[in-house]
Amino acid sequence: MKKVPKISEAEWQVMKLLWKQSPLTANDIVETLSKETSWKRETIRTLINRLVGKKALDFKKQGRQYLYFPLVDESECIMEETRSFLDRVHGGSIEPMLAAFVKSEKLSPEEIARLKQILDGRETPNEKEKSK
Amino acid sequence: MKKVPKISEAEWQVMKLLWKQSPLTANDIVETLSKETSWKRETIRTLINRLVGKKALDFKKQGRQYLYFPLVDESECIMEETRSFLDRVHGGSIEPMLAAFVKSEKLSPEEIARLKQILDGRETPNEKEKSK
DNA sequence: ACATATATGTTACAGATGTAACAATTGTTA
DNA sequence: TAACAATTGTTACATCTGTAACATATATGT
Repeated sequence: MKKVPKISEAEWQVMKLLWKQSPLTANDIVETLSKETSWKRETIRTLINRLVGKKALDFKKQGRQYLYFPLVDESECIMEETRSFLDRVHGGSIEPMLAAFVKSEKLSPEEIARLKQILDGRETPNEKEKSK
Repeated sequence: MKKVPKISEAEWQVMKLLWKQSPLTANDIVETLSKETSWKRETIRTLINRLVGKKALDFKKQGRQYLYFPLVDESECIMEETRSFLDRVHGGSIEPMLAAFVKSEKLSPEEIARLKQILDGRETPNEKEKSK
């Protein structure tokens, strides 16, 4: 199993974007993230470069520009983070996590229902009209 | 609402211990964590001191020794981490988190059942014979 | 009272992170 | 082709983290 690199908090936002759609130019990334964050263009470029250094991203040249794309799998990274999170905060088990969450955030009956469906292995069938 | 300080991965282990029982002397903490980790005594003391610096812990002198105890609430810290984790990894919502978890870790029917109970607000009544 | 053991305090140091500025290269336009 | 604009590359720097070593103060036994 390929070890996924450790992705920092800020870097996650870059990865999230690239996982949603790729490849993207640095400018695409800067433009999108500028709306969601207060990061300067150069900051975002640093994040991109670090991710390339970590082999989380790679790029191919397209003329003067670079097209960036993920090298690591989103699900894998998510599970890695999830494991680390559960170990650190909830003693490694998901139960206390869910219990804490249910207690502190008031979930609506609909949410509860969807979560139960997920537990049953039935993928949540929302996405009513898949917009695209 | 009191802002809880940011607790690092390693520091969490110290906090977990103090939340379980406190106050404890530095030595108590060192002794316990030495069993669970490979940290040197001095490393553990550094963690303790940093937590004091962050106002996550405080201590009262007891003769030559210090008795450490938490200043921040466990539930609050847990929710803080949980929020940060969900935001970073799962777009802020718990559903994809649970879905990813269910998919990747094979949960036993018993676990599923307990999770559902949790969702229903019924605290999981395990702890059969509290081994103490 | 002094040596010793034990507790706490101070300092270190490399790598990761957040947050950028400044420099170099190259395509484009007048 | 010279100047400019757009892209990428290099360097910076303060904090935070992981991981300790070394120094100092103090209780205790003799």
